[in-house]
Formats: sequence, structure tokens, C-alpha cells
Amino acid sequence: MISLQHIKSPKPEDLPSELEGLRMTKQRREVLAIILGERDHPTANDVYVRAQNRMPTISLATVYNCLEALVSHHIVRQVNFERESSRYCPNLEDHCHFQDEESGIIHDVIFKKGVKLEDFLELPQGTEINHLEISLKGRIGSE
Amino acid sequence: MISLQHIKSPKPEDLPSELEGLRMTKQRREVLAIILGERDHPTANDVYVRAQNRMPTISLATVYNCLEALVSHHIVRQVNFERESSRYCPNLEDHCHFQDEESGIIHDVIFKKGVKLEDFLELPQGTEINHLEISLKGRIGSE
DNA sequence: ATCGGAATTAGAATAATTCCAATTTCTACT
DNA sequence: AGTAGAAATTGGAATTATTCTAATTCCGAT
Repeated sequence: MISLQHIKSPKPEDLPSELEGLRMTKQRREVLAIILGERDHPTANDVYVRAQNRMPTISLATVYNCLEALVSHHIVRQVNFERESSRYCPNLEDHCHFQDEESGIIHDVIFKKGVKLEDFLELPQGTEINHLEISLKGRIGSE
Repeated sequence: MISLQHIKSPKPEDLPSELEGLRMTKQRREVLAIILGERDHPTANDVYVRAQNRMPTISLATVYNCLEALVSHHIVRQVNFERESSRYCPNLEDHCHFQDEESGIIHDVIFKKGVKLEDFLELPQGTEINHLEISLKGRIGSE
């Protein structure tokens, strides 16, 4: 994938017919376009509701299927906060998430340049990390 | 709470009648003793099953109630991995969790001494973090 | 002892997600 | 272009973890 990262709001029909080895069906393109469009970390249900505008017959099961396909092909990321419903994020850069408890809005938070996991965690040596999720909650200072 | 941290397997009846302002009922003591005993990050259902040995009439709802009481009084911590069921951890030190994908076992991982969040995250200034959860998954090197 | 609030209980309800079986749509091959 | 087989979609049912509810029980303070 060259730079979907920086394509803000592609029309679904402008998305390629295959991405990362995943065949892009009409529904998958619609779902991906929604996630690339409003980057507000929507839930599956949010995506479903938005998708219905252009595609009134899409089903929620399909939205879940599409999301799982996109996630497992590393085209979008799944984001979890405690036991809330999963959210989806098109930013594939290494980053984590901060949820403002006031507004509920989720912000991407990037790592300081050059920081590696081993720099701040006492990892048992030989550990191979396949997945990392950092979730923060709090408030944004109001001064 | 002085040092429940280091009390390995207290008998429920040895736990105090109040902790952190929370009245410790028979059931809450049982649940807490289980979590302090086997520190294997049990789920609510695990706790329920274990509790039934000594207390056959305890209900799952009560286990959930007790866990929520203990968590909200900062006596135990709730641990989440993606959308798996929550697990519970008596270690209140600042730490995060690593799940070995092979065995499913969860290990506590501590931070390098003196490391602060701002050292590795580009936090928008003025952010006040109330909650932080870091979950890692991977494998433990086998050499 | 007893009153009142808090805790416990069993079971129903909910929410998010997954499963299922029946269609529909693609893709590849003739 | 026509068609078989595979893959994707669909609606609805099922599942799972958790929360809610209403009735009972418990416990500490009067």
C-alpha cells in the first residue's frame, strides 16, 4: 500500500480492486473509504450507519466481515478501550490512543522519535512482540 | 493498604473487615483471597469457579459485583486484552501485561526505572492521564 | 431485638460480536 | 459470452461477557 495514509477522503470507487492481497469488493471499498474519510475512530456500528447512506442494503454482518478482513490484512487497525466496542483507525504508523473523557474523542498519540519498547519496559529477554496496544484516558488541560 | 501486594495466599478470614474504605464482606474477602492467591490473572468466571469450592452458594453476579467493588476501590486491577474477557490482577505497582500467545499465560511487565510517560509519548501538552493500559502479545524466545 | 441500608442472589436482559445457511457475485476457464 | 466453483454478502439466530432487576438476606448501629 503506497500511501492510503495520506489520502484523506477517497471515493470508494477510486480505491483499487486489490490491497495487500485482499480483494476489494464493493462493500470493502465502502467500509475502507468511510474509515479513511472521517478519521474519528468509528465503531463497527458507526461504520454500518454511515455505509447505509450510499449502500442501503449493506448488512451489519458484512460490515463486521469487511472490518475483520481489513484488519487482518493490515489495512486498518482495530482499537480497543477497556471493554468498549472496538473502533477502527486507518493510521498504520506506530502510535497509540488517548481518549478525552470529557468529549469521548480519541486522539492518536505518536511515540517520541527513536523510542523502542525495550527503552521503557523491562521485557524478559528473548521476547518477541507481535502486538502492542497502548490506551490512555484522561482530560485535556483547559488553561 | 499496607502490603497486600506481598501477602501471597491469605486465607479469606485473615483479610481485614475494611480496605480502602470498602467494607469487606465474606464474598469480597473470598474473591480477593483468590486473586491474591493464584496470581494468574483469572477472569470473572475463573474466580467464580474457584470461589465455589469454599462457598458453593456464591453467584456469578456477586463475583462481578465484588470485582467491580475491588477495582473501583483500587484494591485490584482490571486487565484487558483486546476483546477477551477481563482479567484481574492484584499487583498495584505501575506495570503492564504481556500475553504469551503460545500458552496464553499473562506476565506482568514493569517499566524501566524512572521512565515517565512523557519520555516516550508525544502527549499534547496539558494532558492529564487518569488511566493507562499497555497490553503486549507475542512469544517468549525459545533459545 | 430491630430497623434501614447495603450486599447477595437467580434469573432476565443487554450489547457486541460471531455464526449459519441461503443467496448472490466474482473469477477463471472453456 | 456461458458456466462451474469459490468467495462474499445477507438476515437472522446464536453466543459471550457483562449488567440489570427485584426479591431476599445480612449486618451494623441504634
